[in-house]
Amino acid sequence: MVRYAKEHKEETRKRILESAGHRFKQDGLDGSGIATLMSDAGLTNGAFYAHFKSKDDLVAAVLVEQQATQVASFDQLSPGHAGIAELIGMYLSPTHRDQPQFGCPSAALLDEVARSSSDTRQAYTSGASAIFDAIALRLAPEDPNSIRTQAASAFAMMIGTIQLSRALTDATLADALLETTATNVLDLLGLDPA
Amino acid sequence: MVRYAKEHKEETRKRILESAGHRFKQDGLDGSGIATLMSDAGLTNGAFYAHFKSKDDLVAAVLVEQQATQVASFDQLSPGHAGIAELIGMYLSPTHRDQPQFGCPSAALLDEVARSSSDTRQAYTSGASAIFDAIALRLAPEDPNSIRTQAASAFAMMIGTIQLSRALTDATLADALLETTATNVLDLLGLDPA
DNA sequence: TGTACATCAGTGAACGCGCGTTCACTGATGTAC
DNA sequence: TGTACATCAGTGAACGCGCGTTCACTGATGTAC
Repeated sequence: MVRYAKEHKEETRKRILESAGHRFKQDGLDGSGIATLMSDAGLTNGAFYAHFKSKDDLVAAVLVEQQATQVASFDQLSPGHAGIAELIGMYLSPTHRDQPQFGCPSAALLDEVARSSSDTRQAYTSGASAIFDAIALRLAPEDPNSIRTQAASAFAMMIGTIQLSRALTDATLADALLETTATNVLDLLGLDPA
Repeated sequence: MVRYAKEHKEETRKRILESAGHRFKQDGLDGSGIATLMSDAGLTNGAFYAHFKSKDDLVAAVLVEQQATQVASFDQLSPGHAGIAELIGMYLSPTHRDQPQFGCPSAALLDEVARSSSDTRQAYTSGASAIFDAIALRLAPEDPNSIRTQAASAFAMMIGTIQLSRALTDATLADALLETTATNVLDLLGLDPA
């Protein structure tokens, strides 16, 4: 009855989500067309609608996938507070700034997300919540809710800093900005700049 | 010899810059077409190229104009540190968040600016520098350069916070985020949350 | 083992539309005499 | 004062192109017997 392995289509969908994530973060949501997105995944434009209802549907799915990947990557960090300091250092690094296609979807796309459909913003919000929770859990394992908004604020600060550092053509200022915000965020969260 | 008052064309250009500022901040750079931008200014598409070399040229000019307006608006604030506290309160207000078309161009467009041409990013950078300088001059009138990067960092934090607050569909969290970052930025700059 | 068949992921051409840009033209303007 | 004229800001149709989306079709797959 099953003509194809049941994983086949799901794997293709995952492949589209992955490559679309890179493309969106590099060229923007409006800047990435369906034909290009499908070509990135080794497919042609027509196959798109077998996997997604619309481009907006893809955007929402990509954001969820990207944010889930971010949350999962927290497991690679050192345990406890030290891991958060590592996260801040990596997030606010020149490497992250200079490679948006491999980086944080919020840093690359947040103002476009803010102009997106309600469905897309809702998908983004649940992914963002998971990120805030993951940060809060490390900062205050005994009472994460108390510090959730602080986690969101620290995340917002880092997003704005990467965006500004990417936009500035003054490399010296752009680099200094990353370091200054790193110090500031560590300070705000009560972490030693170890 | 002069058939039209010499101010006429310049006034039209200013009008285009103003309305394009609103439109860009509302619909994004990619999301705003030439025909719409000109119609907003009460003109037709063909007249565009009498005023600007290209859409990218308009974008750069709009960013410069918008940032100059921001710097000029600092004169409305109370003198000294108190004015900076006012600025932070207004910037991180629900009103600003909910009216992007009248608000900060960086909050509305920064990730699109980061993907724009080198010319546009250069124009953006000089406008941003003027903003950092204006903030630094109020924070440390005797030695503004010492605190310029701190000013840039605080500005980046506020940009990221507005963007995140605009994207989140959880209104309670979005509001709490604004207040938390306001407290944090006041704290970092050594200002009393008066 | 070999053939006919149902399935369905993916193809590729086509749809109407809006994009950024170009350009021949219009018509109001103020000047010249 | 009246008419011919040069100027030029703005018009609006057209250009090729890429957009998001639709759809009739292809062809590889694994099943049935």
